[in-house]
Amino acid sequence: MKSVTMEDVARAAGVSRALVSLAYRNAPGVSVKTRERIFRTGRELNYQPNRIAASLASKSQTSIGVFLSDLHNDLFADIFDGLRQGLGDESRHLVLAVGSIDGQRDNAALDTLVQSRVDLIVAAGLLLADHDLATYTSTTPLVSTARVVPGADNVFTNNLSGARQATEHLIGLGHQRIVFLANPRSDGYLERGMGYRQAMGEAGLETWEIASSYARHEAEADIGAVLRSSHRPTAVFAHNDRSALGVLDAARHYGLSVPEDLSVVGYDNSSASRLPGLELTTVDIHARQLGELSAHAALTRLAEPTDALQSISIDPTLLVRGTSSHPATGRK
Amino acid sequence: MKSVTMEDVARAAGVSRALVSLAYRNAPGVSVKTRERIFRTGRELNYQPNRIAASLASKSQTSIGVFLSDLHNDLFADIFDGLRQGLGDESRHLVLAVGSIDGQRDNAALDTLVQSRVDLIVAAGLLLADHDLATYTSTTPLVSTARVVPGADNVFTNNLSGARQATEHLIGLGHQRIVFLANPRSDGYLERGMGYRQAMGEAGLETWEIASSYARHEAEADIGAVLRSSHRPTAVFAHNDRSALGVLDAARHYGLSVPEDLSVVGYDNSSASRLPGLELTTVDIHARQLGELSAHAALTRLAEPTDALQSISIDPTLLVRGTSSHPATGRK
DNA sequence: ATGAAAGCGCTAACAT
DNA sequence: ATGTTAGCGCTTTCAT
Repeated sequence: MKSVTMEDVARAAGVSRALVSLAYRNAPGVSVKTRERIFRTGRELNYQPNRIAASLASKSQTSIGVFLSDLHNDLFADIFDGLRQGLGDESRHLVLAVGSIDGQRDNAALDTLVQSRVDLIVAAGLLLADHDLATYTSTTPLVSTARVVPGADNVFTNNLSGARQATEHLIGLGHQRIVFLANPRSDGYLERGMGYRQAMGEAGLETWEIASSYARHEAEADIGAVLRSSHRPTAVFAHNDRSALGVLDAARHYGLSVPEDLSVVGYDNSSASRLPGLELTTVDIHARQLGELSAHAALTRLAEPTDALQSISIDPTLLVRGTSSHPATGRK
Repeated sequence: MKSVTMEDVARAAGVSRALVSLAYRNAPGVSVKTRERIFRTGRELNYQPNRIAASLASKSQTSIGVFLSDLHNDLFADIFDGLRQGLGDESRHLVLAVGSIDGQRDNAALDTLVQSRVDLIVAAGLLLADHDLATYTSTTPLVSTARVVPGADNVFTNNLSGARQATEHLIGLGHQRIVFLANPRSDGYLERGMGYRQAMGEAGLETWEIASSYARHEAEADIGAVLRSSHRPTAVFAHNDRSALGVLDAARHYGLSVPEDLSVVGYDNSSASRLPGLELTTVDIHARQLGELSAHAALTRLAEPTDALQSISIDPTLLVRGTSSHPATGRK
């Protein structure tokens, strides 16, 4: 499959390569007539410009690398949509790399981006430690979203506030034994736990944290252990919607009704929170907006490489839906 | 951000570029001592090989393009996982491109892959018409999965069989007014409807098809219209799990219990089918396996470019879960 | 408006 | 085992 080169088109159209190059980039300096002829022959030959060669020759300002942590969480699909939109759609070439739920692939994914010499990386949901990220930020400008990374432009929702809102909501409802089903401890994701602890502390309640992972079935197992005890919690605040689903699974397994016997609050407002007939009370991190703002941050950084790093934070919104109510009574 | 080149490493290590190149590709012909020295200085300089330059210089056998239709449907995340695994993980460079739920971006996405001169494209869930795909198959080898494309290697589940199984399941339960909530008509996705019609025909039942889209809320609206009528269907077979969710939404909206008043069957066995407390009866297309088989097909094609096109089909599995039962009585 | 020529950072064939 | 050299298909001055 020998592909058609710019040279082929140039020869067929009877012009130089330079003109074909200009034409295909919509650059000025090509007469209308010539431009048309070039496109016509290009189409006849089914010519597709070679991006590889193009980016080698032109040193940069052409591609943006996008890292998405986990395709199974459609939070990242929302962020991606916002990003695409904010970038003005067609414009730039996006080079994608995807990690995995446990963060094991983050390094490899970022490496491919660097090796593809993207001009900038927009990363959503990085799980790597701040320290491991330093190598990248020193090489390629990084815009991190949904996670704060030192040395990068950051776009995120205020997790401290979100966790406080969620916890205070449960406290306000009258709950006292409120478990926080925590995400794995890693740099940049500590604030949800902090918000929970602050709210509990201020209300004079004892904290009760259970470590868990990002996987639904592990959340189910982790919370299940305490749900069957007589002194079980009356409410669970899960670090994200997916693990909240695991909590709901466990509740069913032990015959507890939600929200009558157990209130459950999630986090993210991903599509997982909207089940037919059972809508999860959750905290909206405004994922799509995060994507859009990341796009703007990226564009700004590209335009002004030496500007000071910026940090854009937006406020989360508590969405009270069907899985939270007064303890015992079941009243909302 | 001037990046470190192979030349820099060569100079610093006191060798030629060729040796550095060989070393980084783990090619034979470099003494152990030299290789070590090269890597050491490479690490010191924080050198990352330039993939762009590498693939320009070496014509091919290095990268595989991956097209995913829609990040919001985690069916594609499953396929992607299987693909990665089947490809042997680290080995090849994957270039990703993502479409959109309505297929509008399919062309642009495929174009970027071609322009990145990938050696082969693995596409999951293409929505483009057969005709529009011809341009691509003539340029780059294509392995299509979850969709049959003429001129490509195909890996898919037998949709005719899956739809028959689903429909026969409902008929066997005693349903007569069974609606098929259809996907948008497009090449390569006609067999689910066919399977439904065959099964209905053989049972002497009248078909009742309602056109819909891939979006949950549209499915809700489309089916909602008939759910409030007195002569409403007793069962709905939705073309995929996401639209089945829309059907469940509509059922709730009109106060119908599932499965007592309405049986619902989905398709795909995506994570959307597993709600806490309400597990969708669905047809498992074995998405992950689809991905793995696509990987093998891709590797085979790359190894034997002139072999005849292959078509690999696997059998779907009906998963009877909680949303289907006898009509009216509610018995399973 | 158009063309000629020098790279971009690698790989690959050929020398040594 | 190691070095030299010629491209890969473009973009980008610089001429004309």
